[in-house]
Amino acid sequence: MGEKEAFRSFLSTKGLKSTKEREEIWSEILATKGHFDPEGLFVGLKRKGSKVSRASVYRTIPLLAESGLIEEVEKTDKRAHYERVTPSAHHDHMICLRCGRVIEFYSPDLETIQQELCRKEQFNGVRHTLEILGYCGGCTA
Amino acid sequence: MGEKEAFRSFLSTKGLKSTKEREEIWSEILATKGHFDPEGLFVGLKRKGSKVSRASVYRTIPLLAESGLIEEVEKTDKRAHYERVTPSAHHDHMICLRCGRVIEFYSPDLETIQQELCRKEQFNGVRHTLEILGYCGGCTA
DNA sequence: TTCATTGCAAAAGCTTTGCATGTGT
DNA sequence: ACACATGCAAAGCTTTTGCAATGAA
Repeated sequence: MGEKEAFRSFLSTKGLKSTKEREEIWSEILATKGHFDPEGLFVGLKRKGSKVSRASVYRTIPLLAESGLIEEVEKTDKRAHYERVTPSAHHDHMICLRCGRVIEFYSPDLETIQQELCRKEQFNGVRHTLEILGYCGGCTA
Repeated sequence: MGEKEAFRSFLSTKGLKSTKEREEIWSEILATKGHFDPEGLFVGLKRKGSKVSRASVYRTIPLLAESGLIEEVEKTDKRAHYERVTPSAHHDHMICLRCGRVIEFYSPDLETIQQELCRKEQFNGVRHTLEILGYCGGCTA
């Protein structure tokens, strides 16, 4: 199932409607690589001539998050940041404190250990966020 | 060196002043267990008869963060959350999506693997945050 | 037709800041 | 004395919301 339909299907399941605005917002996200934030989406859409309002952007994001298609990544900054979820490619982040560069990585071992830890705490984990903060190669040199 | 002096020392090193307000705020944090947020600190101090202003609380927190005595933990909520840093007791969090309960845990294996990953990416990690979101025992049952 | 959705603008909520006053060093 | 710090209130920003109009099903 395409990503486009995935959202439509989610909406219809919840008895919600598929609208031009929601489609545009989701498309804008799909066309964005990496992280995004509400204001960025809004500006991007405006630039493309879209007439969506900030309110719709802010109202659509929670829906996408609820559907699992996007996920909140970090809030180090003032505004919330999200990224698209690609189930087969879960990854964590290393964030450079100097240049802001984000390195994505994935480690099966990390996942396994976490599952064990959850079991030990009788915690039913559904997702996680791991951010390693430090300095990237270029900024260390 | 006591935690109290640690902050004073940091301030003096930076050419900043040790004031009654800063002492009160840092003490309030030391007296708090677990996470805290700006508003909570302010209310707590007020209740104790302190005359610090919100502005001072907001101005002191970045200093403590810069000194490494506290660290930002999560911003899932609307307000920023922090926690005191106790170097010898680093830990990560499992956060219940239903009741908000926070389980702190620590895994040496997790730390080790992260170090390896950093080396592989030529990343000089200084700290990390791992949050596992899901449902705690009570909320799963 | 019906009820969700939209845009707008106002409201909210958290955090920051300008300024006059106060205070460590 | 000289910077730096404080409190207050105003300003800033991001996000949310009430309401009348609009639109999908």
